[in-house]
Amino acid sequence: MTKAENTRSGILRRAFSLIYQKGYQATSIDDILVDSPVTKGAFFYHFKNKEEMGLAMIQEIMYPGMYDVLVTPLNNSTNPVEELYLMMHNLLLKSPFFQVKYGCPAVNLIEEMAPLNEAFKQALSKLILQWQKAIITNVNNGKNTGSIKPDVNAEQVACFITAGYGGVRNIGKLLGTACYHSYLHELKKYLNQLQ
Amino acid sequence: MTKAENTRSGILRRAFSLIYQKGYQATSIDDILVDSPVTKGAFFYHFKNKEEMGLAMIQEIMYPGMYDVLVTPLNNSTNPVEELYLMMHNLLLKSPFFQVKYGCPAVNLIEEMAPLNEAFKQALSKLILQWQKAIITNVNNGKNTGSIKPDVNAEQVACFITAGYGGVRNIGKLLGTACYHSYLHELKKYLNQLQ
DNA sequence: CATAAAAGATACTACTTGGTATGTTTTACG
DNA sequence: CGTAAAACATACCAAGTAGTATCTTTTATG
Repeated sequence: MTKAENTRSGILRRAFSLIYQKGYQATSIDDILVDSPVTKGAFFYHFKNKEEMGLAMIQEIMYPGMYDVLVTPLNNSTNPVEELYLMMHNLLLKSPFFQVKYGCPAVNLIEEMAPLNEAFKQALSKLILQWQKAIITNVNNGKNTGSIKPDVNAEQVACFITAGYGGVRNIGKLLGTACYHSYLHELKKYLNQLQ
Repeated sequence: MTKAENTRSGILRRAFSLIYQKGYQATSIDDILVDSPVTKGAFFYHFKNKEEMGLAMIQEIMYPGMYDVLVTPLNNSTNPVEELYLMMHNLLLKSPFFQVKYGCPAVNLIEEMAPLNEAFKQALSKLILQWQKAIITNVNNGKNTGSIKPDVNAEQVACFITAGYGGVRNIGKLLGTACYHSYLHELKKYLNQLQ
């Protein structure tokens, strides 16, 4: 990685961390640059404006991160229902970067920016559609191998699961990890009923 | 209602509408007052600062609204499972004020403010705990009358349902009403499994 | 009506924000 | 090495922000 690439990705990583904790609009460019070797000149050399930086952050930080944690594990699974539960379990309880009080970076950004900015909305849509697609494939695998009932609608299941995730990240901000465990418990019941 | 009470609640109602669409931090006091007969002097006569106005908005606008739509209908119900589904159905599809692209005011505010402001977090916790309490009572009614299985954990169910709601409001911002219907379909399956 | 307090209006300030203008340094490459 | 472009640094600005100081009007009450 060249020095220039390094400053660019440094900006994005730091922006990601701050935006995760404070929100996109509440995180100023100065916030991103303070206590950092990078200056405003470098920032605006690499990004036309704050919006382009935000979109780059989604594509270069959030999208790959999501793909590794959510899509890859689902693709090569033997037991679909078990794998879906594990995905959620690991996502909620085993992601070292995530903090309960700050929720999920993607959910936060959707909540804040989807209604305000069409470009953000498009970029974030791709993100969760990719996740839903992986779940759909997984469910259809289960239907093909007979471990999931044939009348199950994979698209609806994917929507239900991704929605539940976003919601529990939201409530977790208020009630802490306890509701993660409640959610997982009921999710298991829901998933079993698909079998 | 006296004239003063009217200006006060006028500020709160207008703040609620704008904050619903733009977020709390992105809504300036000037935004709230522009195209309105109320001036800044009146605003700061009625509220010590923006934070107190926001807290008053939660208590005087959001809390009563939530109570009417979510708690009251659940309290006097004959068929708990059916009532829970109807609550969600009406909430998602029959609330005239809500718009898919803007989600739910309470969910939005939790997402944005819970990690940033302890007073907001407390006020919003009361809000959703009240809702969860109503669901718990409802489920326990069902357990007592035999329409819900005795091994069902009411607290967990409440958590699961409220989480699902918040999440589908989030995803709805990206994917529109289609996912509301998907969610409702799967929610019904989940609820039936409690019987 | 008188008057004190409540309610509201106006003008201002200190500070933050995204962005720019203009400079200097570093790097790639013939 | 020389030089042009890439990469970065510094100083600044116009717009917007929450909040204040100070004044005027309205309202309730004896």
